[in-house]
Amino acid sequence: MNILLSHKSNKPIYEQIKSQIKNSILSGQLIEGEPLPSIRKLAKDLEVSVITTKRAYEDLEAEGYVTSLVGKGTFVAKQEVGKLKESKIRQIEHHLEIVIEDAQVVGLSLENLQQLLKSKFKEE
Amino acid sequence: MNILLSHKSNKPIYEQIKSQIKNSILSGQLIEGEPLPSIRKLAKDLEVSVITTKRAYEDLEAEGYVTSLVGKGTFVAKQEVGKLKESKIRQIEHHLEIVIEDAQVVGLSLENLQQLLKSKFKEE
DNA sequence: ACAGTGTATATAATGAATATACACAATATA
DNA sequence: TATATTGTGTATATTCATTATATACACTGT
Repeated sequence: MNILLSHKSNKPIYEQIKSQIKNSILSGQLIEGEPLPSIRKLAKDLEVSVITTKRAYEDLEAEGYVTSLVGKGTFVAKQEVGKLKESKIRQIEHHLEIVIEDAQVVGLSLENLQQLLKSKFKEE
Repeated sequence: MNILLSHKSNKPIYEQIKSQIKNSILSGQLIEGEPLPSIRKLAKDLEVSVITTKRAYEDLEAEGYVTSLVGKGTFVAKQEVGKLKESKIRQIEHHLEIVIEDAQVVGLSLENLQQLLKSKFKEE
C-alpha cells in the first residue's frame, strides 16, 4: 500500500484514500482477502486523523470493496472485478464527455483531441 | 445568457455560474463590453440568493473576465481571448491525463481510448 | 424621488477533519 | 488457565472552513 496525499488538492483526503485503494484493487495490486493497513497505522503514515482513514474504509465497505472486522482488521472483499471495471470505464467515458464539451467551446476538432491524447499517452 | 443549474451536482452553485459564463465568453457568445444580467435578475431567474450570483461575478472580476460598476452593471471585460483559450486547453490536457491514468488502471490501450473518444464525439 | 445597479456585514447550514473514549480480538506471559 | 497488553474497528461530540443566505447599505441614471 503506497498512498500519496496532496494537501493542496481540492479533493477531500478521504476521497483521495478511497480512489487510490480502489485503483489498487482494480489493477490487481491488492487481491481478495489481503489485509489493508489498519486505520491507525495508515493515519499515522499519512499524518492524518484516525477518523479520516476510518471514513475512507467505511465508504469502501459500503461500496463493497472491503470488509472490516472489529479487532482483526480490514480486508479486500471478494468481488467480481468485471463489475468494478465497468464502473471505472463509465467514469472514463464521463470524463471524455466533459473533455469533448470543453473542446467544442474552444474550437478543437476531433483530430485535435486525438492528437493531444496520443501525445499525452506517450508521455507516460 | 442561458445558465443551467444542477442542484444535485457536487459543484457549488457559484462555480457552475462562473464556468458557464467563462465558456460563453470563450465561445464568443458573449463579446467585449456586453452587459451581463444584473446579479438580482440572475438570482431571480436561477431561484438563488443575490449573494451567490454576486460571489460568481466577484470571482469572475478577480480573474479578469468581467468588470463591475456600481449602479451600472457588470460587463464583459476586454481581454485576449487567446490567453483564455490557452488556460482552457491546459484544463483539457489535465482531464486527458486523468483519463489516461484511469485507462492504465483498467487496462485500456491508446487505441481503445481513441475509439471511445471517436464514438463519444459523434454522439454530440 | 425612484427604480435600477453593485457592495458589505452578520448568520445559518453543510461537510470535512479532528480528539477522545469505547468495544472487541489476538497474543504474550505469569 | 487466567489476565494484562496491544492491536484492531466503532461511536460521540466538537472544531473549522465553505457554501449559501437575509438584510441593510451605497451609487447611477432617469
